[in-house]
Amino acid sequence: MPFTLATWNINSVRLRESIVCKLLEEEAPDVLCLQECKSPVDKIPMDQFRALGYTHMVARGQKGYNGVAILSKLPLVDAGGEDYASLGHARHVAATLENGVTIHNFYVPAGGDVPDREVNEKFGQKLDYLTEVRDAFHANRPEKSILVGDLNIAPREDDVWNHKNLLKIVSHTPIEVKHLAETQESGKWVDITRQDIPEGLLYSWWSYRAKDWDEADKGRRLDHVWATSDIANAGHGSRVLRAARGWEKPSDHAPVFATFDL
DNA sequence: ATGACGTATTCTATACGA
Repeated sequence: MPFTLATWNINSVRLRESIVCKLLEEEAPDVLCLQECKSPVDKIPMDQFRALGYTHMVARGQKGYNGVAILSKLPLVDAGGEDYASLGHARHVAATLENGVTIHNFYVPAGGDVPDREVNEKFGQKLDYLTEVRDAFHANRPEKSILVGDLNIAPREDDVWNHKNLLKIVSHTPIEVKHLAETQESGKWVDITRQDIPEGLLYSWWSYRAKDWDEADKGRRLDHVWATSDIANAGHGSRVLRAARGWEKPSDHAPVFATFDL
C-alpha cells in the first residue's frame, strides 16, 4: 500500500495548530513529521489532530525549544529517540509502521551565526551532532528506513538562492556539506527529493526577515526526505508545498512531501 | 555590511533561530 509522508518545521505546534490542521485536511498525508514543536509532548494539541484521523503520535519534546513529533493515520510503534551529541535536546524520534518501515525524524542543530567552532560553540555542536549520527548509522546500518527533517543544511548549489554568497553562511559552508554527505553515505541514504527533482532551484525555507519572501525568493532547501537504498526506488511524487509559506501566520519552512509504494 | 522578523520564557528583556 502506498503511503504519503510530509516533513515540516512548524516553529511552534501550539501557535500553528490551525495551519497544521489545514495541511492535514487539504493534503492528508498518511504521516506528518514535525520539527521545532517547541512544546512538551503532553501539551501538543492532539485532540484536533485526532479528530482529523491522525490517531497515532510518537514524539519527543521539551519546554520552549526543539521538539519533534510524528503524527500518523497509520499505527506507529515507538522506535526510540536519541540525544546525539548529548545536548539534552529533543531533536530525534523514530517510529516503525506496520509494513516494517522505520521513519527517523530529525531536527539538526542550526549552528549559530559564525561558521567556526573555535569562536562559536554551536557550530561545533552541529558538526558533532552529524558525526555522531554518521557513526550510529555506520555501526548499525539502517534498512527499510526513511529519514526526514530539518537538517539545517542546503547541500547543493541549486539548494540556495546564491551559492557564492552563502559559502560562508551557516547552512551552506563546505564543512557542513561534507559532514552531511558523510552522514548520508554511512547509512546509504538516497536523497528522494533530488531523485525525483534532479535539476533546478528548490527551496523549503525562506527567512521571515525579507519584506516579500515570495518576490525576493532568497530560499534554501534545509528540509529533506531520504530513504535507504533498498526502498529508494519505491519513492516518488516529491514536492514542496510552497503555498504553505504564504498561509496565515506561517512557519518560515514549507512542508516537503514524498510518496512510497511499499 | 547591516538589519530586517518571529517565538517562548526568563516576559517591557533575553535567548534562539539560519
